[in-house]
Amino acid sequence: MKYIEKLRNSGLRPTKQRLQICEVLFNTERTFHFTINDLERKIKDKIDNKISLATIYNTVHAFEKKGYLKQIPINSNQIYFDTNITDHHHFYNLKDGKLIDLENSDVGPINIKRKIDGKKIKSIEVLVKLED
Amino acid sequence: MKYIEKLRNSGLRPTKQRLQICEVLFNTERTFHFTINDLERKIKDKIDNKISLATIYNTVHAFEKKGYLKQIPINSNQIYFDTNITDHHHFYNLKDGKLIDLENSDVGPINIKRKIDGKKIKSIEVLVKLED
DNA sequence: ACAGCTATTTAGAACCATTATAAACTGTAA
DNA sequence: TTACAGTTTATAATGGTTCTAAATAGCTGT
Repeated sequence: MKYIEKLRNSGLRPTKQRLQICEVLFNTERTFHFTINDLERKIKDKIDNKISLATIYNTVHAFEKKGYLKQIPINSNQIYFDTNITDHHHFYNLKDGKLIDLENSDVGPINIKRKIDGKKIKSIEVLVKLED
Repeated sequence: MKYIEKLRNSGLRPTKQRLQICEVLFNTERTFHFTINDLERKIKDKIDNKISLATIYNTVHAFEKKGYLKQIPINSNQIYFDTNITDHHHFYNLKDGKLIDLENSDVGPINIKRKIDGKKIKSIEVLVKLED
């Protein structure tokens, strides 16, 4: 299994549930955005056994902490995650709530002129809201 | 009262509760960020009567819809609002969860090169996460 | 292969911010 | 002042997320 080493190297035991969630999240042609609810449905569709909702939450948080997933900063009643962990931004379609990736090259370089003492920039995330 | 006309002009009846919330939100030297919980405490401190939590929610949403408040796009268990409705961005201190305004002039112009058919850009919001 | 230990999974309960409800109240226009 | 739509209110309901504690599974040393 291709994800066993990845998990072990992160200090996560490669359990059956985690490996199955890896398949759903990472064994795809394209990266994608999802909520826990979306992921729960995808898992139900793809695998025959059941994975508890608590495990899905635990795993997603573990993967996020290890840097295999990113949260998308957006106000919604649910948290949106992204399997695309490269540096990039998002369009947010206000009409239907859909997110679209904006590659870093689609956005000119962002120059933050102000500095905060003793702090360094961890990430810069741009949300571009779209309307009709 | 200075807020009566403002409310009437927006089609909102200038009720006692709304006027008092206006005082707390807008009769200040500086703009600020708040959650509903923060606002509830501020109101308790500043006025002697009680305003129902439901009214605080209703009013904040009404003001947001009218453009007197903005939500700050950030993942948190609570929604953050901003009384600064000018075009600007935010630093987000991961250590303590505090937000700091970044004036538009503190950020170089942002050039979104990609277009989405039939959509126009409503806003561009940048969140700069800070770590030690 | 087994024992023993810790990490993980699980169902269900708990939590808590937010929204819905429906009855009482209030601003406003005639 | 009346009538009506808009507001406020306490409280219940909702729903995403986290907690709990018991059962299970991966791992290490023997």
